[in-house]
Amino acid sequence: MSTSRSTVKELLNSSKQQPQIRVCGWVRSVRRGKDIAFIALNDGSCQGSLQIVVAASLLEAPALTALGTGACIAVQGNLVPSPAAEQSWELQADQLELLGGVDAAYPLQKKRHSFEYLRSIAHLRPRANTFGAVFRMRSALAFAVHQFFQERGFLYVHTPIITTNDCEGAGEMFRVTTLNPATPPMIDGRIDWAQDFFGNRAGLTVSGQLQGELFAMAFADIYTFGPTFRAENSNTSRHASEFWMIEPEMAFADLERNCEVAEAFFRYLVTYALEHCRDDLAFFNERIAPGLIDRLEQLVGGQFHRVSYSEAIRLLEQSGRAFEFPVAWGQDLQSEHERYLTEEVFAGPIFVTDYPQQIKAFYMRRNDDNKTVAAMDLLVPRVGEIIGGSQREERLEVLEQRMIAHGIEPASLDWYLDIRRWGSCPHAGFGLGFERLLMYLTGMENIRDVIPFPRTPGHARF
RNA sequence: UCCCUCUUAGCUCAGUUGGCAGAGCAUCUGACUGUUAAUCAGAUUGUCGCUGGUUCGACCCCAGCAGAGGGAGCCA
Repeated sequence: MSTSRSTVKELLNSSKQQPQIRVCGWVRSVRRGKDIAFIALNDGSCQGSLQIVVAASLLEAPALTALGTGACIAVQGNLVPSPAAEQSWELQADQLELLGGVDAAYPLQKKRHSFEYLRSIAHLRPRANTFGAVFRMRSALAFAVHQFFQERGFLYVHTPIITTNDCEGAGEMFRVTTLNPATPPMIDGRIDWAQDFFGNRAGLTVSGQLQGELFAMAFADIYTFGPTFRAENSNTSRHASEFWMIEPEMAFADLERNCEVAEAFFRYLVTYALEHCRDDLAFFNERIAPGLIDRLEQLVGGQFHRVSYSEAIRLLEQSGRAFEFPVAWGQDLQSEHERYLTEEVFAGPIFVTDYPQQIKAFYMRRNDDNKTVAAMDLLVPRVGEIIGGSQREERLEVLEQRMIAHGIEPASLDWYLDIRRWGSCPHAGFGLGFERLLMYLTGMENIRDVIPFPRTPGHARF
């Protein structure tokens, strides 16, 4: 048998007959007739499967008894036009080799499984149609993220995974230590972190933003794209303990510029998906989220609305709606409020800007009203908050005041303050949750189903 | 962490106002000259989540525990 391999995608898109083609993949279904059998073969290269046509007698070999749904095979034969309506090409096989057989215990069947069940077999679920589509789109969109920023001259910076900042204000950190948990060194009745590996309390990053700002003060436009860790005990369909985040940071940019870039970025990613992931989107549109493609096309052609936090509060107060949580200026917007705004009032993506300073992080730039900060959240229907960002406080004295007001010791972030001390400038940035983007693009409703091997409280198997 | 719901065959799910445990799919056997998650006929498949309680009798009612899902908070 030949050693070169054609992919199913190449063959399904072939423009001509091809003799003696070799193709390898996993069996989706076997349909046996008296004289002839059909095998649907998928190799992950695309949504579709290649129809293998094989003489029934060829399958009767003893070595092929374990050929069923899930088996891995290599096939050689001629690619010819298919006489049937469902596909234009099929492979007339003359050699078939079983690389890895299956037995009756194979958990994936040629039928629909629940996502909950598939999560319990996360090592096998990439072979399911839905997850093939999810992870092909995840790969494509990761590439699109880099392409957007590289086309615009942004520098890709790898910010650290391990950090000793204990005050980023973005959530609980996972502790990183080499101390023996049974007998840690003690000082004054508390653990002596000075004796730990890094000479300080260390943890996994909850955001690359602070280091991103440092690089923006040298390269002007930068972005990060990497894993992020939150040790929050969050049990929702849109939170994970380990997720991927994209965080651009731009010198010489204000909140307005920040929103412009965020909007262009989001539009670019949706457009990229529509142009490059057509087959997988068609699958989601048909099987997972009817109307998905229409919604994505409307978003690309439609408007991103802007509304200040204060205006949002007014809209909510005037809505006449009985919300579970009361609406009051100074209180953070609840999920039900955000959903009402993005799904009903504007029926599309909206930026909510200029939040009260007491409900936002210390590094967000204080507005001239001395009450609000130059923050922005991008809310989208069905997913909610997908981007959060702000113009950063570039004034040293104001930043120190805000840190103290937030209970953060300025000396603990002296390096962060230094860039305000020397050569400071206005700058802004935001964070996009990559998985939330994928949820929006695919219509998948649980973040655990757009991450290859999800980590959530109590779950780090696989 | 809080609130609600769920847990029955390998998978998806019915079910009994407390009285012999059910279907479809999968699997196996057979039929079928080109199928499309093929179709048709037959067969196999159970710790009814776990522990205890009530009862002549519990899959069903009660309590505790475990796991899962949805919602909330935190946020991306």
